[in-house]
This record gives sequence, C-alpha cells and structure tokens, in this order.
Amino acid sequence: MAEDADPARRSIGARRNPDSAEAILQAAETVLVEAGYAGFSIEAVARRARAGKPTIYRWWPSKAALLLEVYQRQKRVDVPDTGRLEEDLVGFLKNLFAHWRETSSGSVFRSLIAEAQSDETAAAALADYSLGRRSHTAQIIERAKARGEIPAEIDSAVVADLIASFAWRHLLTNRLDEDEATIGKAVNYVMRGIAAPAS
Amino acid sequence: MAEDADPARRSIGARRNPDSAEAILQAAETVLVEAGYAGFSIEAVARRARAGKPTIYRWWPSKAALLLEVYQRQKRVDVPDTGRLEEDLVGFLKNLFAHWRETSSGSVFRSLIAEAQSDETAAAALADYSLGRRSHTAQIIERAKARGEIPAEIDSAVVADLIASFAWRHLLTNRLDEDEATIGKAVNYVMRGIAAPAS
Amino acid sequence: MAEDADPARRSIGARRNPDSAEAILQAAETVLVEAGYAGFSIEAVARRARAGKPTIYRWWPSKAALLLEVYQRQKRVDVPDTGRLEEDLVGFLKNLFAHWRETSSGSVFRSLIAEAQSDETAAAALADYSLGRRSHTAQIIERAKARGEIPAEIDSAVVADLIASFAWRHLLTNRLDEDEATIGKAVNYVMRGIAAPAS
Amino acid sequence: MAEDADPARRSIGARRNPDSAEAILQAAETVLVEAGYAGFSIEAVARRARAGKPTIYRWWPSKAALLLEVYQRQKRVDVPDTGRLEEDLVGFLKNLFAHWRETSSGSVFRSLIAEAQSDETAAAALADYSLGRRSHTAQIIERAKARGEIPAEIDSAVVADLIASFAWRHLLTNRLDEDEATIGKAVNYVMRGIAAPAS
DNA sequence: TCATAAACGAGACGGTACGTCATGTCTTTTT
DNA sequence: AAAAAGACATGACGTACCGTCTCGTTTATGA
Repeated sequence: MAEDADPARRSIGARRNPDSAEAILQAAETVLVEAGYAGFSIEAVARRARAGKPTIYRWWPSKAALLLEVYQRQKRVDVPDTGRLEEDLVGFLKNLFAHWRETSSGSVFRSLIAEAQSDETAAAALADYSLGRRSHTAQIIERAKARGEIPAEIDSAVVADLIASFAWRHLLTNRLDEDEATIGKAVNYVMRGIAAPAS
Repeated sequence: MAEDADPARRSIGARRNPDSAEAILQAAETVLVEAGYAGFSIEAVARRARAGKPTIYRWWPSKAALLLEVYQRQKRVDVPDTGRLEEDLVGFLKNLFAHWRETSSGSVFRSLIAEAQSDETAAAALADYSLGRRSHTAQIIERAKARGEIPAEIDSAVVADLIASFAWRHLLTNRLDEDEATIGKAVNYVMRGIAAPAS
Repeated sequence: MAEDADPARRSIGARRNPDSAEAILQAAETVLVEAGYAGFSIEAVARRARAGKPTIYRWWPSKAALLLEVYQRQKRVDVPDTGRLEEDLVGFLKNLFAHWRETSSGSVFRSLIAEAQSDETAAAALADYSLGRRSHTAQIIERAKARGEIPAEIDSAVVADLIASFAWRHLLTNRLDEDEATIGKAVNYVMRGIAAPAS
Repeated sequence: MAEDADPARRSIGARRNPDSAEAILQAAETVLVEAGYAGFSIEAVARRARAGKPTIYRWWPSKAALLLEVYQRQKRVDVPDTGRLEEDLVGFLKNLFAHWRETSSGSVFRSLIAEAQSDETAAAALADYSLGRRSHTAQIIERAKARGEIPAEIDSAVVADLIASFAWRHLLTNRLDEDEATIGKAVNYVMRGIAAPAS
C-alpha cells in the first residue's frame, strides 16, 4: 500500500501538486483502514503521506472535508434495475453492505458520520451529500412509480429515508454482515406492510 | 445547573462518594449541552465538577462509560399504548424526537453513537443497550400481534430495527424537528406497505 | 526481602503497632534499594508494607522523617582507634565507604541529602544529625590532641568537616569504589599539608 | 522578572526559536529562585515562560538537562591568581560562596545535585561537568607546582577534590555564610597539615 | 529573461487533552 | 484509640495532536 511514489516530492510551482493531493488522499484512506477513526489524525495522514501539515490544511480545511473527499473518490455502489422495485431495493442494500464491508468505504463513511456529530461543517457537508444520495436512491422508487408498481402519491423521499436509515444503523453498529434474509424482510415490510390483510 | 453544592467536597471514607458521582454525571451532562461533543473531555468534566480526573477514571474507565451512564440516568421516553399499533409507533417516535430535542438526551445519545465509532468498548456498550431498547420497542409490536393486528410471523426485531434506524438517522442528521406528517408517512409505509394494491 | 510476615496484619488496638512500624521501615529500605530515590514514594512504601498511607503519615510527618529513621536504624560504622590519627581517619573513611557501598545505607543517606534540598524539615533533621556525627568524628581528632599528635589549637570541627565533605561528595557522585590510595592521599594532605617544606 | 517580551511568541519556522529557549531558561531560573527545587516542575516553567510543555521536552529531555543548561549559562566565578596558592584557594572559595549565595547559582546547583540522586542522566551530566570544573580548579594547584610552592608529586586532582567537597557540603547544608575564618582554617589545614611538627 | 508568486516538505510553536501517578487529607470499619 | 483500607481533590508527569507559523526550495508565470 505504498503511497510514496517519489521519495522526495516537491513543489511543482505555484499551483497544486496533484501528486501530493493524491498521496494525501491515499494516506488518509490507509490510515483510516489501518488505525480506524480513533487513529485518524491530520498528523498521522501527513506522516504517512510524507506531506507537510499545512499542505493538508491548505486544501482541506477540516478533517471532515478530507474524509468527504476520500469517500467521494471511491467507486459508487451499483443501483440495480431489475424492473421490480423490491428486488432493486434488496439488491441495492446487499451491494451497499458488501461495498462498505469489503472496501474501505465503510470505515470512511462511519468516520464521516462520527465527525459530523462534533463538527458543524462536517454535518453540513454530510447533509449535502446525503441529499444527493437520497434523490439518487429515490430514482429507483420513481422508476417504480413510472411503471405503476407503486402509487404516485408515495413520498419517495421518505421511502429512501427508511432504506438509508436501515443501512446507516447497520453500518454504525457493526452489523454489515447481517443475514440476507433480514434485509429481505425489512424491504418486504416496507413494500407490503406489516398489517394483517383486512379479511 | 450548579454542580458545587459544597465548595469543598471531600472523601467520605473508603467508599465511593455519591456526591462526587452525582456532581460528575451532572457536569458531564452540562458540558455536553453547553459545548457539544467536541468540547466533551474528561478534563472539562473534571473541571466543571470540581472533581479529580482520577476519580472519574476510577469509576468510568472511558468516555463511553460516562456517556452511557449519563444517558441511562435520564427519564425514559413514554411508550404509548393506544390499542392501535400505528398510533403507538407514531406516538413513540414523536415522543422520542421531542425527548431528544427538548432534553439533553439527544446530545448525549448522539455523542455516544459517535464515540462508539472510535471506541470498541463504547460500541459494545451501545450494542448491549440497543439490544435492550430494541426488545423493549418490539413489545409494542408483540402486543399488536397478540391483538391480531399483525400476523404472528412478522419479525418484530426487524420492524423495531426499521423504526429505531429512522429515529437514529434523524438524530444524527439534525432532523429531529421533522414534520410530523413525515413520521406519519414513514410509519404508514411500514404498516401498509408502499406497493400498489393488487388490482 | 519479604516484609509481610503476616499477610493480614491488623490493628492491635489503641496503640502503635510495632509490627506495622517495622514493616514500614523495612519496606522503605527495600523500596529505596530496589527502585532508588526516584521510586521512593510514600505510596510505594505503603503498598510494599501493606499499610495504609495515613498510618505512615501519622508516625512520620514527611518523607525525610522516614528516611532519617531508616538511616538511623542501621548499624553504625566502626571508628577505629589505632593510636595513630592518620590510620584512624583512613580506616574510618574506608569503613564508611564500604558500609555505604555494601549496605543500603548509602542509598538511604543519598536520598536523605537529596530530600533535604527541597524539604526544609529534612534539612533541619539532617543538620541535627550531621552535628551529632561531626562531634563524633571530632572525637577521633580530640584523642589525637590528647596524645599530643596534633596541636591543641587545631579546630577539630573543621577537620571533621573536611573529612565528612570528602565522604559526602564521593557518595553523591557515585565514587564510593574510589581507589584506596586516593583516600590515603586525601588524609595525608590534611595531615601533613601539601606545601613544600620550608627549606 | 518579566519573561514575556513579546506577548505572543510564535514559531519562526522549522527551527529552534531562540526567544523561546531564552524565555524558558529565564523562567526556569526564576521558578527555582522563587519556589525552590520543590516547586521546580516542567509544568511551572512552561507556565511562567508562556511556553508549551512539548517545547521544553523537545529541547531538554529531562529536568536535569534544563537545570544543567541554566547553571552553565551563568557567569563563572573568578579564580584569583595572587601568586600564593593559599590566597588563591581562600579567594576562590570566598568568591564561590559569594557567587552561590548572591546569585541564583547556588539554588540551581543544589537542585542539580539533588536531581542527580534520582536521575541517571543528571548524574552523568553532573559528573562530566564536575570533571571539567575539577581540572579547572586543579590548574590553580598546577601553577603553584610550577612556582615550586608545592612538590610536583602532589596529586592536584585529590587536592581539588578536597576543596570542591568542602564547598559542596557547605552548599548542601546551607552554610554558605560560613565565617571567613573557617574557610581560612580549612585551606590552611590542607596547605600546612594538622600534624604537630616533629620537634 | 528574470523577478515574483505560490506551493511544497519540514518541523517548531503555544496549547489542550490524554491517562497515570503521587500527595496529603479524610471517613468508615475493625480490633 | 489506632490501624487497615481506600476514596478524595489536586496537580505534575510525559505524550499526542491541534492548527498556525516561518523557513528554504522549487517551478510556472508574467512583466
């Protein structure tokens, strides 16, 4: 996981050095994976990236900003389009859990959420990001509306919220390896409801 | 608000001094409310409580332990029992949001969740606590099962999880003042499902 | 070097428990030998002696007092009486160095001197003790005066001071294993002087 | 006195800030004079110097190192050269006592000796320093040898040791205001010896 | 062409908090 | 009455990071 391509990276003149930025983002990710959020400090990232702390502060005014960019660099999770909403949602959650579990994304996003609890700007950034993601997720639902699978008056934002909340809580409580059946149930309840059919 | 009933609290012999414990828990809560999770340090709590740091560390081995006890001391939120599950769930969420909004509980619980992202023991403690709460919430659902309102084969743990997740995410993203209608929708979707009725 | 004859020493009622006192003094000596002055704390002594700190503070108001008693308990060094002052002084120094080197006395006395540099009462106690010792040493010289070996007008206190100073400095600078010849020279210079004989 | 020439001393780049070093050494001296060795803590020095503790630890790895540098910064005591050894030695001791008495040097050096009793590195540093000073003092004696005042076979190191020991003990036992006559006697005994002339 | 400006690594700076240790005082319980 | 036990407030220990600063170097750009 080496991050120091060149042993002595230098300024490349009066502009941002992409190598440095890359090294810093790489280092941030590595530190987060190796030492967790507890060991994630600007100091540690700078050491690992062989970068000066001011270089980091110049481009990322806060830990949150750095975390956010690290998260955004990562591959997005696939949103399936099977033609059936329930399958789409289950597939999405399965993919998301696997993504969070198997890459560093989970650690990064957890850290970002944690950071947002003490850092106002992190909270704002996370809110922005979440808004974007939610509307993205809502598209799955909108597609289902278009297909007539669900009524038009369903508030897709709320549904997306329910789904995302379920994912967040599993991430935050270390339950990403949850049984697939549980995911299925959760989605099914949202799809079909839990009330007994009016007989 | 005041935490120093006696200006010079002393040892009361070879056993825990309840006054000190009380002062420390009070101070922890006050610090958290006034300065937020970012300003919540053992140092600050000790200062505010006029207690020694070792006294805190003696009884609460980690920030997490202190946070957890502060949270548990607080009044529990009412779980309504109206005889109709949907009303119960909506009422529960409304009460919970109000509780989190209007008392320090929200700040405390947020902090606890954040702490759990970097502290293993905090994570374990939170998991324990959540388990207890979830089963508690599940009782609402079990009651509905008993009434025949919902089928017996519904996994009440998953339902409780959906509800709790929704609450957590609103807490963590500063959306406790969410429109009541939204809560209603969310619960309704879980109750009735979002799928269009098979026509 | 066990100091706890009985694993559960108890109070013996309303009077000083000699076993405790003994255990504490033993423990003080042991701690000093094993951990040096740096590790010599009331806390450590209490732990080692299985005694309560207040018990120590009751009988020895300061570290200095404890050190002093530990030092005084120890066997005194022999003061030879060979009938010749020079031999007496050399013998005394040799015995003293050996005593300091081979028993815990050296460590204890060093610590006492060090303690006296920051503790006023220790300084006073040390001054008292030194006065006694000096007059004791001066007796060697007085005997020589009586024998007519040295003139009566010699200030034996100053001579004792010179000899004691030499010893102290060797103790304080870890030079107790100094060559015997050096001791001989030092005493010889004091006895015969270093000036060239008036020819 | 005052230690904060500039109210907000800052870093001057990636190298040692002489202002900070100066402020710290000044503060160390002041603290030692005002509060004695007992009150001499890195914490106190940092407070007084308005410096961060890590800054002190960066440059002086131990209290001993700081003490030593404080001592070495101070003006050296004059070594007289009157042409007569006895006068030189008496003058040297008088100057030394006055220097120790009237400046902070006495306190500093006492503390250094005390520190050396518990800190190995302090002991080594002190030994080094003493060696240098002893050879320095020995020069007085060597000069006397050159003049034929004393025989060549006199071990000047031992003589210097006797003189320095006398000074140390007076310092360590608060007897720097000793009668001048006593100093005279001590030197005289070393010069002429105390033995009665062979009649 | 060459001065300027910006970015770089490095690392020192004044601070705050960490978690631990020792201090000397206190009270309860036991003998 | 004294001892054990151990909790207490206090404060120093030495370390890790914080975010800011200045250095000396490097390179692209613009006068």
